[in-house]
Amino acid sequence: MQHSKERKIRIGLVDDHQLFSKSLSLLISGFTNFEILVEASNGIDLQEKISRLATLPDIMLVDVSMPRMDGPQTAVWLKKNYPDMRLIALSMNDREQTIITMLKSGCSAYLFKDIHPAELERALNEVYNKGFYNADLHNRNIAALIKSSQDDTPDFSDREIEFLRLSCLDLTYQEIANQMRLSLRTIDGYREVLFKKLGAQSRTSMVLEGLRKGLISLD
Amino acid sequence: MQHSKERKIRIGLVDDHQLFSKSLSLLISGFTNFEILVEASNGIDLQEKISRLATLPDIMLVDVSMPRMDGPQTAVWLKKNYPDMRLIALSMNDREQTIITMLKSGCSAYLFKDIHPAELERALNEVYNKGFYNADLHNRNIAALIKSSQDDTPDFSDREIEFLRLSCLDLTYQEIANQMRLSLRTIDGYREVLFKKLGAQSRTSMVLEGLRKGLISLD
DNA sequence: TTAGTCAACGGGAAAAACCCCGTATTATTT
DNA sequence: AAATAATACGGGGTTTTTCCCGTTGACTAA
Repeated sequence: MQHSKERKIRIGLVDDHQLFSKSLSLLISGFTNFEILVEASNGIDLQEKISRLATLPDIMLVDVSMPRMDGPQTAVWLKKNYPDMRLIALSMNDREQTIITMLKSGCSAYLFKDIHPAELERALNEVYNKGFYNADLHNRNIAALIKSSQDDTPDFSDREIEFLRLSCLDLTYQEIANQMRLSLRTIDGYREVLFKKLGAQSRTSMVLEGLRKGLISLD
Repeated sequence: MQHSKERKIRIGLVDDHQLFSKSLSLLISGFTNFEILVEASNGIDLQEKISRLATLPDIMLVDVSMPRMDGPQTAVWLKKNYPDMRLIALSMNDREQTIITMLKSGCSAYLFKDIHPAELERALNEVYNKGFYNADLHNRNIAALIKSSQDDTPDFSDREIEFLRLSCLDLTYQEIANQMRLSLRTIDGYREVLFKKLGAQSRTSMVLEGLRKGLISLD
Protein backbone atom coordinates (compact mmCIF):
# COMPACT_ATOMS: atom_id res chain seq x y z
CA MET A 1 0.00 0.00 0.00
CA GLN A 2 2.62 2.46 1.11
CA HIS A 3 4.52 2.02 -2.11
CA SER A 4 1.75 1.58 -4.58
CA LYS A 5 1.82 5.16 -5.81
CA GLU A 6 5.58 5.36 -5.93
CA ARG A 7 6.56 2.35 -7.98
CA LYS A 8 5.16 -0.76 -9.55
CA ILE A 9 5.09 -3.98 -7.56
CA ARG A 10 7.77 -6.32 -8.87
CA ILE A 11 6.75 -9.81 -9.87
CA GLY A 12 8.84 -12.90 -10.59
CA LEU A 13 7.64 -15.99 -12.42
CA VAL A 14 8.84 -19.62 -12.24
CA ASP A 15 7.07 -22.05 -14.55
CA ASP A 16 8.33 -24.65 -16.97
CA HIS A 17 5.52 -24.11 -19.46
CA GLN A 18 7.03 -21.40 -21.59
CA LEU A 19 3.86 -20.67 -23.47
CA PHE A 20 1.98 -20.12 -20.23
CA SER A 21 4.82 -18.25 -18.63
CA LYS A 22 5.32 -15.79 -21.48
CA SER A 23 1.58 -15.30 -21.86
CA LEU A 24 1.05 -14.69 -18.18
CA SER A 25 3.94 -12.28 -18.20
CA LEU A 26 2.14 -10.27 -20.86
CA LEU A 27 -1.08 -10.38 -18.90
CA ILE A 28 0.50 -9.19 -15.67
CA SER A 29 2.39 -6.46 -17.46
CA GLY A 30 -1.02 -5.19 -18.46
CA PHE A 31 -2.07 -4.76 -14.83
CA THR A 32 -1.68 -1.12 -13.85
CA ASN A 33 0.74 -1.38 -10.94
CA PHE A 34 2.69 -4.55 -11.58
CA GLU A 35 5.76 -5.32 -13.60
CA ILE A 36 7.54 -8.56 -14.43
CA LEU A 37 11.11 -8.55 -13.23
CA VAL A 38 12.21 -12.09 -13.93
CA GLU A 39 10.98 -15.24 -15.63
CA ALA A 40 12.51 -18.68 -15.02
CA SER A 41 11.58 -22.19 -16.09
CA ASN A 42 12.55 -23.99 -12.87
CA GLY A 43 14.25 -23.50 -9.53
CA ILE A 44 17.80 -23.94 -10.82
CA ASP A 45 17.18 -21.51 -13.63
CA LEU A 46 15.73 -19.06 -11.12
CA GLN A 47 18.78 -19.28 -8.83
CA GLU A 48 21.00 -18.14 -11.68
CA LYS A 49 18.73 -15.39 -12.90
CA ILE A 50 17.85 -13.94 -9.51
CA SER A 51 21.48 -13.54 -8.53
CA ARG A 52 22.05 -11.22 -11.45
CA LEU A 53 19.19 -8.90 -10.51
CA ALA A 54 19.84 -5.43 -9.13
CA THR A 55 16.48 -5.34 -7.35
CA LEU A 56 14.46 -8.28 -6.10
CA PRO A 57 10.87 -9.16 -6.93
CA ASP A 58 8.32 -8.38 -4.22
CA ILE A 59 6.27 -11.42 -5.12
CA MET A 60 7.30 -14.67 -6.78
CA LEU A 61 4.74 -16.83 -8.57
CA VAL A 62 5.87 -20.45 -8.29
CA ASP A 63 4.56 -23.37 -10.31
CA VAL A 64 4.25 -26.65 -8.44
CA SER A 65 5.54 -29.23 -10.88
CA MET A 66 8.74 -28.39 -12.66
CA PRO A 67 11.73 -30.39 -13.88
CA ARG A 68 15.09 -30.33 -12.09
CA MET A 69 13.91 -28.28 -9.09
CA ASP A 70 10.22 -28.39 -8.32
CA GLY A 71 7.80 -26.00 -6.63
CA PRO A 72 8.26 -26.99 -2.98
CA GLN A 73 12.05 -27.10 -3.30
CA THR A 74 12.06 -23.71 -4.99
CA ALA A 75 9.78 -22.22 -2.35
CA VAL A 76 11.96 -23.49 0.50
CA TRP A 77 15.09 -22.14 -1.15
CA LEU A 78 13.50 -18.75 -1.76
CA LYS A 79 12.19 -18.45 1.81
CA LYS A 80 15.62 -19.27 3.16
CA ASN A 81 17.59 -16.91 0.94
CA TYR A 82 15.04 -14.15 0.49
CA PRO A 83 12.80 -14.30 3.56
CA ASP A 84 11.05 -11.04 2.72
CA MET A 85 9.85 -12.20 -0.65
CA ARG A 86 6.18 -13.20 -0.81
CA LEU A 87 5.49 -16.48 -2.55
CA ILE A 88 2.36 -17.53 -4.40
CA ALA A 89 1.91 -21.13 -5.55
CA LEU A 90 0.35 -21.48 -8.98
CA SER A 91 -0.92 -24.83 -10.19
CA MET A 92 -3.71 -26.76 -11.82
CA ASN A 93 -3.21 -29.55 -9.34
CA ASP A 94 -6.00 -29.47 -6.79
CA ARG A 95 -4.82 -32.43 -4.76
CA GLU A 96 -4.93 -31.44 -1.10
CA GLN A 97 -1.52 -32.90 -0.38
CA THR A 98 0.06 -30.67 -2.99
CA ILE A 99 -1.58 -27.55 -1.65
CA ILE A 100 -0.49 -28.38 1.87
CA THR A 101 3.09 -29.02 0.78
CA MET A 102 3.34 -25.68 -0.98
CA LEU A 103 1.81 -23.75 1.91
CA LYS A 104 4.09 -25.49 4.39
CA SER A 105 7.03 -24.63 2.15
CA GLY A 106 6.33 -20.97 2.72
CA CYS A 107 3.75 -19.84 0.17
CA SER A 108 1.31 -17.11 1.17
CA ALA A 109 -1.36 -18.24 -1.25
CA TYR A 110 -2.29 -21.11 -3.53
CA LEU A 111 -3.90 -20.21 -6.82
CA PHE A 112 -5.35 -22.47 -9.49
CA LYS A 113 -4.59 -21.85 -13.11
CA ASP A 114 -8.26 -21.75 -13.95
CA ILE A 115 -8.92 -18.55 -12.01
CA HIS A 116 -9.97 -15.37 -13.72
CA PRO A 117 -7.21 -12.82 -14.38
CA ALA A 118 -9.03 -10.35 -12.15
CA GLU A 119 -8.69 -12.75 -9.24
CA LEU A 120 -4.98 -13.04 -9.87
CA GLU A 121 -4.68 -9.25 -9.72
CA ARG A 122 -6.70 -9.21 -6.50
CA ALA A 123 -4.47 -11.92 -5.05
CA LEU A 124 -1.28 -10.11 -6.00
CA ASN A 125 -2.52 -6.94 -4.34
CA GLU A 126 -3.63 -8.70 -1.18
CA VAL A 127 -0.47 -10.72 -0.81
CA TYR A 128 1.60 -7.58 -1.23
CA ASN A 129 -0.45 -5.50 1.18
CA LYS A 130 -1.66 -8.04 3.73
CA GLY A 131 0.82 -10.86 3.34
CA PHE A 132 -1.73 -13.53 2.48
CA TYR A 133 -4.64 -14.33 0.21
CA ASN A 134 -7.21 -16.95 0.87
CA ALA A 135 -8.86 -18.17 -2.30
CA ASP A 136 -11.47 -19.69 -0.12
CA LEU A 137 -14.33 -19.22 -2.54
CA HIS A 138 -14.27 -22.91 -3.38
CA ASN A 139 -14.87 -24.21 0.14
CA ARG A 140 -11.19 -24.70 0.87
CA ASN A 141 -10.31 -23.92 4.42
CA ILE A 142 -6.57 -23.47 4.22
CA ALA A 143 -5.94 -23.25 7.94
CA ALA A 144 -7.82 -26.46 8.56
CA LEU A 145 -5.95 -28.14 5.75
CA ILE A 146 -2.57 -27.31 7.25
CA LYS A 147 -3.65 -28.36 10.69
CA SER A 148 -5.12 -31.65 9.54
CA SER A 149 -1.98 -32.41 7.61
CA GLN A 150 0.15 -32.33 10.71
CA ASP A 151 -1.41 -35.31 12.41
CA ASP A 152 -2.67 -37.46 9.57
CA THR A 153 0.31 -37.45 7.22
CA PRO A 154 2.82 -40.02 8.38
CA ASP A 155 6.38 -40.11 7.13
CA PHE A 156 7.62 -42.74 4.72
CA SER A 157 11.11 -44.18 4.74
CA ASP A 158 13.20 -44.65 1.59
CA ARG A 159 12.80 -48.39 1.95
CA GLU A 160 9.02 -48.07 2.15
CA ILE A 161 8.94 -45.89 -0.95
CA GLU A 162 11.11 -48.40 -2.79
CA PHE A 163 8.76 -51.19 -1.80
CA LEU A 164 5.83 -49.11 -3.01
CA ARG A 165 7.55 -48.45 -6.33
CA LEU A 166 8.21 -52.15 -6.87
CA SER A 167 4.64 -52.97 -5.91
CA CYS A 168 3.52 -51.14 -9.05
CA LEU A 169 5.23 -53.70 -11.25
CA ASP A 170 4.06 -57.16 -12.17
CA LEU A 171 6.09 -58.73 -9.36
CA THR A 172 4.95 -61.01 -6.55
CA TYR A 173 5.99 -60.06 -3.05
CA GLN A 174 8.49 -62.93 -3.22
CA GLU A 175 10.09 -61.34 -6.27
CA ILE A 176 10.11 -57.95 -4.61
CA ALA A 177 11.80 -59.55 -1.61
CA ASN A 178 14.49 -60.98 -3.89
CA GLN A 179 15.06 -57.65 -5.56
CA MET A 180 15.32 -55.79 -2.27
CA ARG A 181 17.41 -58.63 -0.80
CA LEU A 182 15.00 -59.08 2.09
CA SER A 183 12.98 -62.02 3.29
CA LEU A 184 9.35 -62.42 2.29
CA ARG A 185 8.40 -61.89 5.90
CA THR A 186 10.07 -58.49 5.99
CA ILE A 187 8.29 -57.46 2.82
CA ASP A 188 5.08 -58.56 4.48
CA GLY A 189 5.97 -56.19 7.30
CA TYR A 190 6.34 -53.29 4.88
CA ARG A 191 3.05 -54.22 3.31
CA GLU A 192 1.33 -54.17 6.68
CA VAL A 193 2.85 -50.80 7.63
CA LEU A 194 1.94 -49.20 4.31
CA PHE A 195 -1.59 -50.59 4.43
CA LYS A 196 -2.01 -48.88 7.78
CA LYS A 197 -0.35 -45.59 6.78
CA LEU A 198 -2.27 -45.38 3.52
CA GLY A 199 -5.54 -46.78 4.77
CA ALA A 200 -5.49 -49.59 2.22
CA GLN A 201 -6.68 -53.15 2.38
CA SER A 202 -5.25 -54.41 -0.89
CA ARG A 203 -2.07 -54.02 -2.87
CA THR A 204 -4.03 -52.22 -5.56
CA SER A 205 -5.40 -49.49 -3.33
CA MET A 206 -2.08 -49.18 -1.51
CA VAL A 207 -0.44 -48.31 -4.82
CA LEU A 208 -3.25 -45.98 -5.89
CA GLU A 209 -3.15 -44.14 -2.56
CA GLY A 210 0.61 -43.80 -2.94
CA LEU A 211 0.00 -42.18 -6.31
CA ARG A 212 -2.63 -39.84 -4.89
CA LYS A 213 -0.28 -38.74 -2.12
CA GLY A 214 2.51 -38.19 -4.62
CA LEU A 215 4.79 -40.77 -3.00
CA ILE A 216 5.27 -42.41 -6.38
CA SER A 217 4.31 -41.52 -9.93
CA LEU A 218 3.01 -43.32 -13.00
CA ASP A 219 5.50 -43.58 -15.94
CA MET B 1 -1.60 -18.01 -47.97
CA GLN B 2 -4.10 -16.60 -50.36
CA HIS B 3 -5.78 -14.60 -47.63
CA SER B 4 -2.85 -13.68 -45.45
CA LYS B 5 -2.47 -10.22 -46.91
CA GLU B 6 -6.18 -9.51 -46.99
CA ARG B 7 -7.30 -10.31 -43.44
CA LYS B 8 -6.08 -11.70 -40.18
CA ILE B 9 -6.27 -15.42 -39.55
CA ARG B 10 -9.05 -16.13 -37.09
CA ILE B 11 -8.24 -18.20 -34.03
CA GLY B 12 -10.51 -19.92 -31.53
CA LEU B 13 -9.47 -21.13 -28.10
CA VAL B 14 -10.91 -23.91 -25.89
CA ASP B 15 -9.25 -24.36 -22.51
CA ASP B 16 -10.61 -24.67 -19.02
CA HIS B 17 -7.70 -22.84 -17.42
CA GLN B 18 -8.98 -19.29 -17.60
CA LEU B 19 -5.71 -17.74 -16.57
CA PHE B 20 -3.90 -19.55 -19.36
CA SER B 21 -6.65 -18.99 -21.85
CA LYS B 22 -6.90 -15.24 -21.30
CA SER B 23 -3.14 -14.88 -21.24
CA LEU B 24 -2.67 -16.84 -24.43
CA SER B 25 -5.39 -14.82 -26.04
CA LEU B 26 -3.40 -11.68 -25.30
CA LEU B 27 -0.24 -13.25 -26.64
CA ILE B 28 -1.82 -14.36 -29.90
CA SER B 29 -3.50 -11.00 -30.36
CA GLY B 30 0.03 -9.63 -30.36
CA PHE B 31 1.02 -11.72 -33.37
CA THR B 32 0.84 -9.62 -36.51
CA ASN B 33 -1.65 -11.54 -38.58
CA PHE B 34 -3.81 -13.37 -36.09
CA GLU B 35 -6.86 -12.44 -34.13
CA ILE B 36 -8.83 -14.23 -31.41
CA LEU B 37 -12.42 -14.77 -32.42
CA VAL B 38 -13.75 -16.90 -29.60
CA GLU B 39 -12.69 -18.27 -26.24
CA ALA B 40 -14.45 -21.17 -24.50
CA SER B 41 -13.73 -23.17 -21.37
CA ASN B 42 -14.88 -26.56 -22.66
CA GLY B 43 -16.64 -28.26 -25.55
CA ILE B 44 -20.17 -27.53 -24.37
CA ASP B 45 -19.33 -23.90 -23.81
CA LEU B 46 -17.79 -23.77 -27.29
CA GLN B 47 -20.87 -25.25 -28.95
CA GLU B 48 -22.95 -22.38 -27.59
CA LYS B 49 -20.47 -19.65 -28.41
CA ILE B 50 -19.59 -20.83 -31.89
CA SER B 51 -23.21 -20.93 -32.99
CA ARG B 52 -23.54 -17.22 -32.32
CA LEU B 53 -20.58 -16.27 -34.48
CA ALA B 54 -21.02 -14.51 -37.81
CA THR B 55 -17.70 -15.83 -39.11
CA LEU B 56 -15.92 -18.99 -38.10
CA PRO B 57 -12.38 -19.35 -36.80
CA ASP B 58 -9.86 -20.71 -39.29
CA ILE B 59 -7.97 -22.53 -36.57
CA MET B 60 -9.17 -23.84 -33.22
CA LEU B 61 -6.72 -24.48 -30.39
CA VAL B 62 -8.11 -27.32 -28.28
CA ASP B 63 -6.94 -28.29 -24.81
CA VAL B 64 -6.90 -32.02 -24.09
CA SER B 65 -8.30 -32.29 -20.60
CA MET B 66 -11.40 -30.29 -19.88
CA PRO B 67 -14.47 -30.81 -17.71
CA ARG B 68 -17.87 -31.67 -19.21
CA MET B 69 -16.62 -32.18 -22.77
CA ASP B 70 -12.97 -33.01 -23.20
CA GLY B 71 -10.45 -32.46 -25.96
CA PRO B 72 -11.06 -35.53 -28.10
CA GLN B 73 -14.84 -35.16 -27.89
CA THR B 74 -14.60 -31.51 -28.81
CA ALA B 75 -12.27 -32.26 -31.73
CA VAL B 76 -14.59 -34.93 -33.10
CA TRP B 77 -17.59 -32.62 -32.81
CA LEU B 78 -15.77 -29.77 -34.53
CA LYS B 79 -14.53 -31.95 -37.39
CA LYS B 80 -18.03 -33.24 -37.96
CA ASN B 81 -19.79 -29.88 -37.89
CA TYR B 82 -17.04 -27.66 -39.27
CA PRO B 83 -14.90 -29.94 -41.44
CA ASP B 84 -12.90 -27.05 -42.89
CA MET B 85 -11.72 -25.78 -39.55
CA ARG B 86 -8.12 -26.70 -38.67
CA LEU B 87 -7.60 -28.07 -35.20
CA ILE B 88 -4.50 -27.88 -33.05
CA ALA B 89 -4.25 -29.86 -29.82
CA LEU B 90 -2.65 -28.02 -26.94
CA SER B 91 -1.59 -29.83 -23.83
CA MET B 92 1.12 -30.43 -21.27
CA ASN B 93 0.38 -34.12 -21.34
CA ASP B 94 3.10 -35.91 -23.27
CA ARG B 95 1.66 -39.40 -22.92
CA GLU B 96 1.76 -41.01 -26.34
CA GLN B 97 -1.76 -42.33 -26.01
CA THR B 98 -3.13 -38.85 -25.50
CA ILE B 99 -1.31 -37.48 -28.52
CA ILE B 100 -2.55 -40.35 -30.66
CA THR B 101 -6.12 -39.86 -29.52
CA MET B 102 -6.12 -36.17 -30.36
CA LEU B 103 -4.54 -36.71 -33.77
CA LYS B 104 -7.00 -39.49 -34.58
CA SER B 105 -9.81 -37.17 -33.50
CA GLY B 106 -8.87 -34.82 -36.30
CA CYS B 107 -6.16 -32.49 -35.03
CA SER B 108 -3.56 -31.26 -37.52
CA ALA B 109 -0.91 -30.71 -34.87
CA TYR B 110 -0.11 -31.45 -31.27
CA LEU B 111 1.65 -28.73 -29.31
CA PHE B 112 2.99 -28.81 -25.78
CA LYS B 113 2.38 -25.93 -23.44
CA ASP B 114 6.08 -25.56 -22.82
CA ILE B 115 6.89 -24.45 -26.36
CA HIS B 116 8.18 -20.98 -27.11
CA PRO B 117 5.60 -18.45 -28.32
CA ALA B 118 7.53 -18.16 -31.57
CA GLU B 119 6.95 -21.84 -32.23
CA LEU B 120 3.25 -21.40 -31.65
CA GLU B 121 3.20 -18.62 -34.23
CA ARG B 122 5.13 -20.81 -36.66
CA ALA B 123 2.71 -23.67 -36.03
CA LEU B 124 -0.33 -21.47 -36.58
CA ASN B 125 1.06 -20.24 -39.88
CA GLU B 126 1.99 -23.69 -41.09
CA VAL B 127 -1.31 -25.26 -40.14
CA TYR B 128 -3.16 -22.48 -41.92
CA ASN B 129 -1.03 -22.63 -45.05
CA LYS B 130 -0.06 -26.27 -45.31
CA GLY B 131 -2.71 -27.97 -43.22
CA PHE B 132 -0.33 -29.60 -40.77
CA TYR B 133 2.58 -28.91 -38.47
CA ASN B 134 4.95 -31.51 -37.18
CA ALA B 135 6.61 -30.44 -33.96
CA ASP B 136 9.00 -33.25 -34.52
CA LEU B 137 11.95 -31.58 -32.89
CA HIS B 138 11.64 -33.85 -29.88
CA ASN B 139 12.10 -37.16 -31.72
CA ARG B 140 8.39 -37.75 -32.08
CA ASN B 141 7.46 -39.44 -35.29
CA ILE B 142 3.80 -38.65 -35.55
CA ALA B 143 3.06 -40.85 -38.54
CA ALA B 144 4.62 -43.85 -36.86
CA LEU B 145 2.69 -43.09 -33.70
CA ILE B 146 -0.63 -43.11 -35.50
CA LYS B 147 0.17 -46.27 -37.39
CA SER B 148 1.37 -48.14 -34.33
CA SER B 149 -1.76 -47.14 -32.48
CA GLN B 150 -4.01 -48.82 -34.99
CA ASP B 151 -3.00 -52.35 -34.19
CA ASP B 152 -2.06 -52.14 -30.55
CA THR B 153 -4.92 -50.14 -29.10
CA PRO B 154 -7.95 -52.33 -28.54
CA ASP B 155 -11.38 -50.97 -27.76
CA PHE B 156 -12.94 -51.17 -24.34
CA SER B 157 -16.64 -51.62 -23.68
CA ASP B 158 -18.57 -49.65 -21.09
CA ARG B 159 -18.87 -52.77 -18.99
CA GLU B 160 -15.12 -53.32 -19.08
CA ILE B 161 -14.45 -49.74 -18.03
CA GLU B 162 -16.92 -50.08 -15.16
CA PHE B 163 -15.16 -53.24 -14.01
CA LEU B 164 -11.85 -51.41 -14.22
CA ARG B 165 -13.22 -48.51 -12.18
CA LEU B 166 -14.48 -50.84 -9.46
CA SER B 167 -11.16 -52.68 -9.46
CA CYS B 168 -9.55 -49.51 -8.12
CA LEU B 169 -11.54 -49.75 -4.91
CA ASP B 170 -10.93 -51.98 -1.93
CA LEU B 171 -13.38 -54.57 -3.22
CA THR B 172 -12.86 -58.26 -3.86
CA TYR B 173 -13.89 -59.59 -7.25
CA GLN B 174 -16.86 -61.21 -5.49
CA GLU B 175 -17.97 -57.80 -4.24
CA ILE B 176 -17.48 -56.30 -7.68
CA ALA B 177 -19.62 -59.12 -9.10
CA ASN B 178 -22.36 -58.29 -6.62
CA GLN B 179 -22.25 -54.63 -7.45
CA MET B 180 -22.38 -55.25 -11.19
CA ARG B 181 -25.03 -57.97 -10.70
CA LEU B 182 -22.91 -60.56 -12.46
CA SER B 183 -21.51 -63.89 -11.41
CA LEU B 184 -17.96 -64.19 -10.12
CA ARG B 185 -17.11 -66.23 -13.18
CA THR B 186 -18.16 -63.43 -15.50
CA ILE B 187 -16.03 -60.96 -13.58
CA ASP B 188 -13.17 -63.40 -13.93
CA GLY B 189 -13.78 -63.26 -17.66
CA TYR B 190 -13.53 -59.47 -17.66
CA ARG B 191 -10.35 -59.72 -15.66
CA GLU B 192 -8.88 -62.11 -18.17
CA VAL B 193 -9.85 -59.93 -21.13
CA LEU B 194 -8.47 -56.79 -19.54
CA PHE B 195 -5.24 -58.52 -18.53
CA LYS B 196 -4.75 -59.42 -22.17
CA LYS B 197 -5.75 -56.04 -23.58
CA LEU B 198 -3.61 -54.14 -21.08
CA GLY B 199 -0.72 -56.55 -20.95
CA ALA B 200 -1.11 -57.03 -17.22
CA GLN B 201 -0.57 -60.02 -15.00
CA SER B 202 -1.99 -58.63 -11.79
CA ARG B 203 -4.93 -56.55 -10.68
CA THR B 204 -2.53 -53.81 -9.63
CA SER B 205 -0.84 -53.41 -12.99
CA MET B 206 -4.16 -53.77 -14.80
CA VAL B 207 -5.42 -50.73 -12.91
CA LEU B 208 -2.19 -48.78 -13.39
CA GLU B 209 -2.18 -49.50 -17.11
CA GLY B 210 -5.79 -48.35 -17.29
CA LEU B 211 -4.70 -45.09 -15.69
CA ARG B 212 -1.80 -44.69 -18.11
CA LYS B 213 -4.08 -45.23 -21.09
CA GLY B 214 -6.57 -42.75 -19.68
CA LEU B 215 -9.37 -45.33 -19.43
CA ILE B 216 -9.93 -44.34 -15.81
CA SER B 217 -8.62 -41.56 -13.58
CA LEU B 218 -7.44 -41.23 -10.00
CA ASP B 219 -9.74 -39.07 -7.75
C1' DT C 1 19.81 -48.51 32.50
C1' DT C 2 15.65 -49.13 31.08
C1' DA C 3 12.03 -48.21 28.07
C1' DG C 4 10.69 -47.39 23.42
C1' DT C 5 10.85 -47.58 18.62
C1' DC C 6 12.44 -49.60 14.28
C1' DA C 7 14.00 -52.87 10.77
C1' DA C 8 14.32 -57.46 9.90
C1' DC C 9 12.78 -62.18 10.39
C1' DG C 10 9.69 -67.27 11.01
C1' DG C 11 5.53 -70.20 10.55
C1' DG C 12 0.84 -71.10 9.70
C1' DA C 13 -3.70 -70.46 7.75
C1' DA C 14 -7.77 -68.35 5.47
C1' DA C 15 -9.05 -65.58 1.68
C1' DA C 16 -8.45 -63.81 -2.66
C1' DA C 17 -6.42 -63.73 -7.01
C1' DC C 18 -5.04 -66.08 -10.87
C1' DC C 19 -5.52 -69.48 -14.60
C1' DC C 20 -7.11 -73.38 -16.77
C1' DC C 21 -10.97 -76.76 -18.74
C1' DG C 22 -15.40 -75.80 -20.90
C1' DT C 23 -20.82 -74.01 -22.60
C1' DA C 24 -24.95 -70.90 -24.05
C1' DT C 25 -27.17 -66.90 -25.86
C1' DT C 26 -27.64 -62.94 -28.67
C1' DA C 27 -26.57 -59.94 -32.32
C1' DT C 28 -24.01 -58.66 -36.35
C1' DT C 29 -21.84 -59.59 -40.50
C1' DT C 30 -20.95 -61.97 -44.54
C1' DA D 1 -27.15 -70.07 -43.29
C1' DA D 2 -22.69 -69.92 -41.37
C1' DA D 3 -19.12 -67.44 -39.25
C1' DT D 4 -17.76 -63.92 -35.91
C1' DA D 5 -17.94 -61.25 -31.89
C1' DA D 6 -19.63 -59.94 -27.46
C1' DT D 7 -21.61 -61.15 -23.19
C1' DA D 8 -22.51 -64.20 -19.45
C1' DC D 9 -21.72 -68.41 -17.06
C1' DG D 10 -19.81 -73.36 -14.17
C1' DG D 11 -16.18 -76.03 -11.88
C1' DG D 12 -11.74 -76.90 -10.19
C1' DG D 13 -6.99 -76.10 -8.99
C1' DT D 14 -2.63 -73.48 -8.05
C1' DT D 15 -0.39 -69.40 -6.55
C1' DT D 16 -0.41 -65.20 -4.18
C1' DT D 17 -2.12 -62.15 -0.98
C1' DT D 18 -3.69 -61.04 3.34
C1' DC D 19 -3.57 -61.48 8.21
C1' DC D 20 -2.60 -63.59 12.37
C1' DC D 21 0.69 -65.65 16.20
C1' DG D 22 5.35 -64.58 17.51
C1' DT D 23 11.33 -63.14 18.09
C1' DT D 24 15.83 -60.71 17.75
C1' DG D 25 19.24 -56.98 17.51
C1' DA D 26 20.26 -52.13 17.09
C1' DC D 27 19.75 -47.55 18.02
C1' DT D 28 17.58 -43.59 20.76
C1' DA D 29 15.86 -41.02 24.42
C1' DA D 30 14.47 -40.41 29.15
